[in-house]
Amino acid sequence: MADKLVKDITSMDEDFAQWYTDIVTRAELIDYSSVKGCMIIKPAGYALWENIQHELDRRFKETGVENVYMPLFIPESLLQKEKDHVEGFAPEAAWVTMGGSEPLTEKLCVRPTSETLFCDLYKNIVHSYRDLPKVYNQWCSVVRWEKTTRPFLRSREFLWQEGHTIHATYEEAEDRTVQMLNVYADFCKDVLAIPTIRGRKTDKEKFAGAEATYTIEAMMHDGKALQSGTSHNFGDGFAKAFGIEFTDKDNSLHQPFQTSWGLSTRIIGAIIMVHGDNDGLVLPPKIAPTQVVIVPIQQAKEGVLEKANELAASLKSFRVKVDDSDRRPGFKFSEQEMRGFPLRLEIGPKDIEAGQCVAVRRDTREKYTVSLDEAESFVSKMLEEIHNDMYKRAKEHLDSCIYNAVTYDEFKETIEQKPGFIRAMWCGSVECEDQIKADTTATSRCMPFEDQERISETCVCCGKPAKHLVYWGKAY
RNA sequence: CGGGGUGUGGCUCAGUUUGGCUAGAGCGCCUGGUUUGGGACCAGGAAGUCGCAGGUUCGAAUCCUGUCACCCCGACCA
Repeated sequence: MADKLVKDITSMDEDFAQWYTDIVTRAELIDYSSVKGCMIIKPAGYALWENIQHELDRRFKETGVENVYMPLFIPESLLQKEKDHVEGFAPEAAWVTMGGSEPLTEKLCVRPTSETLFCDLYKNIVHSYRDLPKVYNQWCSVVRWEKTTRPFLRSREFLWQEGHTIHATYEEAEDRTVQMLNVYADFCKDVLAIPTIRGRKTDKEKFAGAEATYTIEAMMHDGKALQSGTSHNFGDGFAKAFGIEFTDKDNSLHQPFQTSWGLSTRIIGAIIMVHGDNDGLVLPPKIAPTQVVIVPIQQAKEGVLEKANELAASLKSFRVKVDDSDRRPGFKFSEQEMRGFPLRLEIGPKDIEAGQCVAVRRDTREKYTVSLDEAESFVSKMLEEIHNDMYKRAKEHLDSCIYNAVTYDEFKETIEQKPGFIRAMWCGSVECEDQIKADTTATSRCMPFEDQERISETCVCCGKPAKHLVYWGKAY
């Protein structure tokens, strides 16, 4: 292994969990706060989230989504209307019981998700087929009182968006559910350079109250899965529980159909664990807060800083920063690499004389000599190339860590020895899922949309006739 | 919630076994100077109620009791 350029960061092969924590804090994405599980998102981390928001929000609106904002509190009585839903969320609900010094007559749940609030709204505003569909989304934070917490991956308060839609027909709701899952998958590929596997969750893993949950599963560098976005089809279950009805064209009453879909700051954990290396973060160019950092060499010399600033000005169409801090170049290089800036341009007296600069890409550390006249087109091409190469490497890693298992022995041996996903047939029973989890700690990740081939006729666990191909794996 | 571990300047830790004098080191930070193409060097400086609360003792970072927080493993986590 090459020498680590950055001390202070634990090697990922040595201790992946510690590596993750080191990166998150050293790259100044977050700080821990005085409340366990609640993180302070610092400028470098929040800028990432803002860029994610911009990109996703634009894509949402292209499909007709409108943004709203719902209250932070859910009255207990409202939360309890859908039985599966309340059972799913009760263990991690946080409650407000006092207003000032007076106990509240009804305690208020700090939203863990807002299905019930949207249902309450839709009950009031949906009466006619003319009122449908409603395609709403909100950007907010939610609270889930987790016992084990980790920055971005599982925090007690986290930022996300939650879309909630309501439709006249089941087909329309189903289309929307799949459509939004595809928005997530495309976003991960085209913006974050993260390949994902799209599929359907088993009943055991699906959302509390949903008829079907669709997911995109990404693979981290250590072979573990991260559920990176979900989309739920509720059928008319919530509508029935909340008494939402509309009059259709034929003058008869119907229950409408609903969906919800969400993507959270957890995705930042995926960016770190898919692309990062032993020197720190590697940010996908499209969401990197700084895409190009310019390092003046011998900046005290006449004309160097001016030239660096000129170069920055010629690259206005990108997010550019000139690092004119009072540090030595070597320090800046390491620091910037740790922070994951995709491209670095070095410019010093020798370069200025030759009318050029030196470019170094973060992902491969390859160096290029670039004429100052062509800097803009070079940067444009290079950022594109970095994105493509990052996706390609992540895809190769994903593909190379997927195994098939036909027998249970094969399955157990693979899980134990090879990090990654296992494709195996499943009978459809929760007993087998529980058994597999108990034996291996692996869980069903999804029943994939793409490659539902029958690799055998029997369930990998119980040997009964198989119904589905399932991706299994250890997950965050 | 069960098992294990750790709490000492901003960070990483030494010191605790066997109580004792003014609590140390490295990194970081600040000032001045020399430097600057892969984490510079010299000189000086600031910064700690030893997690918290009781107790034992002439004397506690060190021993005892309680408590809190964090980390790891498990359980749990749509």
